[in-house]
Amino acid sequence: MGLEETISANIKKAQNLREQGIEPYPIRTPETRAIAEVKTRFEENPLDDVVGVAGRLTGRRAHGKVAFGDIQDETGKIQLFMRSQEIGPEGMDLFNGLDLGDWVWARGPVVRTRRGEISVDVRELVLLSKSLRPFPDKWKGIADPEIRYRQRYVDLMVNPSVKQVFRKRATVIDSLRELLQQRGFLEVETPALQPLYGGAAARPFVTHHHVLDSTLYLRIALELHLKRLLVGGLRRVFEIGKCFRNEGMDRLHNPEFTLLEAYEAFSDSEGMMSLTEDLIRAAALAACGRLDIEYQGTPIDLGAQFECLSMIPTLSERLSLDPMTAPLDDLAHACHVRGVEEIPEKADRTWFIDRLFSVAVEPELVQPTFVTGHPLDMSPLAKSGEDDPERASRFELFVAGRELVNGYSELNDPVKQRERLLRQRRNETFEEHLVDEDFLRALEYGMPPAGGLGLGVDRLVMLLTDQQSIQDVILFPQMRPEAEKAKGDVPLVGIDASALVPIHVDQMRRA
RNA sequence: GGGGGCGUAGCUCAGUUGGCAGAGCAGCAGACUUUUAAUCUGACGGUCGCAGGUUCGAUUCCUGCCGCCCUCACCA
Repeated sequence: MGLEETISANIKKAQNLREQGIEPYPIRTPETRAIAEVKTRFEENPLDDVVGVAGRLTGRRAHGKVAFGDIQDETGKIQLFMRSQEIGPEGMDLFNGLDLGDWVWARGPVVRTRRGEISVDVRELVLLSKSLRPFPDKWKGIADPEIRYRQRYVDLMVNPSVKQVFRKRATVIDSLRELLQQRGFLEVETPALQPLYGGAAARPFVTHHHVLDSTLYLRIALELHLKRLLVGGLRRVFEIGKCFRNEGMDRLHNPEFTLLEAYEAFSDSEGMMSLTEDLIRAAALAACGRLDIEYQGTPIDLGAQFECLSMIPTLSERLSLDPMTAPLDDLAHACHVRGVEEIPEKADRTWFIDRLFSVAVEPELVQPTFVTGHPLDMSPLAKSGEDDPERASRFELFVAGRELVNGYSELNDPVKQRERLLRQRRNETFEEHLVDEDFLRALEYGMPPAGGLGLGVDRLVMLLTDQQSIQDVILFPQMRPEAEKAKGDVPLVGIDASALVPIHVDQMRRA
């Protein structure tokens, strides 16, 4: 039977049940216990406990007058033991008419079958929700990454490890939030829709507000609003939120991603480095229960003192030339040697340093490593360092060859800030990037000296769940829209299309 | 955007050096009173991603397109 036939056959099954007085999509679920809890309780104390459980049917083994089924809820799986003598022929018929994927509720004493499987000896069976689509292969599950990402619900129902990843994701975020709150950071929410974007160099998503008749952008970073709050007198603030960058997608980049940014008045880059270590360790302990973890087969020790490298001397040593003084031709040559094919017209010293560092040094920063002392014009929102005015008081944390955290002593001199933003603006290649005058106005009221950090939450989750693609830690990663005639899609089977009244766009808007 | 790989039944995958399209699971019909990837019997299920081209004949070869994955580029 093909897909369409299967679906219409299942719609018919549901109709038949209705005719027999069985509602295939009832409102109420009788009292239900978590499957994992039922099993552990039985193991501790195998009383003849009668329980109600609810879950999705994931397996069925029928033997005539006896049958077995597996149901699965979020906590685990338990076997249903169906006996004609207990539940009657109608009960057996109902059970045998179920499809894998159906949600059911069952009640009965918990028992152990002859083969030792903890089971519910079913005395009452209720269909909770009829599934119309065929259930994926019970043994192999879903392997096609396209289905896994586009139809995460299917991935989740058959691939148990996926659920684990997203549980850990929640644990990681909880632990970050908890630690910051313990330290007196106030969690805030700032606008995601903004008339101006800033705080990073990235191309924004652009949208339009009808009533205001104005262009709005989705934020590319949280920074500029959080700093306004420091101006307002909030001493410690943080936000965990989605940011949006209209750039390429790959295993480390999704157009929308989750950023944690935290700002602390009277702190600085060094204070933020220490906070970074604490955050990473708290998250690791919460998610993995340990600090010595493994990522893609490589042991990573988050417990040891994080190494600290100065960007320019490290690069200089690696290239055997001083990137701050060497002729640009030499830097271009170094790029070619390392397989960097294209060098843009606009490439200046900063570009070369950034690029060379990322190809020559970053991949080797496997153990947690702070990189400090970035060139100042790579860091327009950071203060310059005390020793060298051309270097920023800034750090980036790399783990497993990737940037995880970026932080600095926040620039609070409004005059310098304006200068640096204007200089930055001249370098912009894409659209006109307006300077955020309100941000500068805020600084002009006086922002206390402060440290700030930004942490890529998705990447941290990747590290702690040992996933190699950002798509594996985002429930619904961005994909190209499905074609009109989508894979596995079928027309409205079993539905009288004439009953569907078209709705006007105007009406939808009002709704 | 460049390069590489992949796309076959609802799912997981074989296969065709160009000649009637295959399996397991699921689904359908039946048998079965302790199974757990149950077993057994039977029938069904395909626009071989889409569109062109070459050919007596294309799922197979060629071109273009679509989608996914990898990689490079872009990306503070």
